[in-house]
Amino acid sequence: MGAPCSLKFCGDKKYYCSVELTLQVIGGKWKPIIMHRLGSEGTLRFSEVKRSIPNITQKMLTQQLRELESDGVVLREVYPQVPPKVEYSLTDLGRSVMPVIASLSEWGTRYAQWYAESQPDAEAV
Amino acid sequence: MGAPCSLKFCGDKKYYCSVELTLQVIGGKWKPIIMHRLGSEGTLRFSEVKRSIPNITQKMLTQQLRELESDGVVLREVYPQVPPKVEYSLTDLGRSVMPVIASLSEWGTRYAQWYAESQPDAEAV
DNA sequence: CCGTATCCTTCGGGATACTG
DNA sequence: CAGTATCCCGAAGGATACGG
Repeated sequence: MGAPCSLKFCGDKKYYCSVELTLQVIGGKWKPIIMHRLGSEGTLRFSEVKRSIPNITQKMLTQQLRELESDGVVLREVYPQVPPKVEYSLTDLGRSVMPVIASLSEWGTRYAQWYAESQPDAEAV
Repeated sequence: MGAPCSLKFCGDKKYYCSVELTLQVIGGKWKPIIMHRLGSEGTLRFSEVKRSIPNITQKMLTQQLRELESDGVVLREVYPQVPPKVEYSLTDLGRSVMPVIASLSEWGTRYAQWYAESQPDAEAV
């Protein structure tokens, strides 16, 4: 099972919990979605990722991709040409998170079903 | 694997991603830790949970426990006596999240090791 | 013992405009 | 095409004090 709250260090920040550390890398509103896209599509250009995620702004996508890159889970390849071309893909480490994201996804689906059953008055769509 | 981004409803809030929904329930700074405590210890009084989690404030613990309760993963039992006694434990649904938290924890541990190896200059403690 | 109530700070996220 | 640069807002988290 692993100790969820042993002391870890990463950069100059202290993490007292491995779960917190994981969530720091793959948590937030966009990172799981981005990683799922790259995990299922393989390699994508910036604009392709953007198009595949409606609602995300250019700023957030750039920001999140850079963080994922500096955390070692995403590879960023720049082609020095004009117009610019930048491709993103998962690293080996990045691919190793996919099962974790899958388990988060599965439980969310189960939870939504449980919720719908236990709150039968909340049916409106 | 499950579709990570199908449309879900929960209360009056819309979730376009099951991962986001899961993180809404068990994410944040304290919830995974709280659930791990209850998962491994069984039933605990408020003060016991608090004592087992250094640094958490009474306000945050109360708040997070109430949210976990209203999300159906934690059971809260009040004993009408003085001084007050309140016990917390996981529900069946709550126990079903434990593997998810475990997988988050495991990956965090692996990541910390990977990080230490790839950044051999960041050793200071 | 188990909370509430206030007030305050920080940070994730976003709208919009501009650039090589 | 693939970004920066600003400015802004709301939510998460926290310190402190008080209450049944």
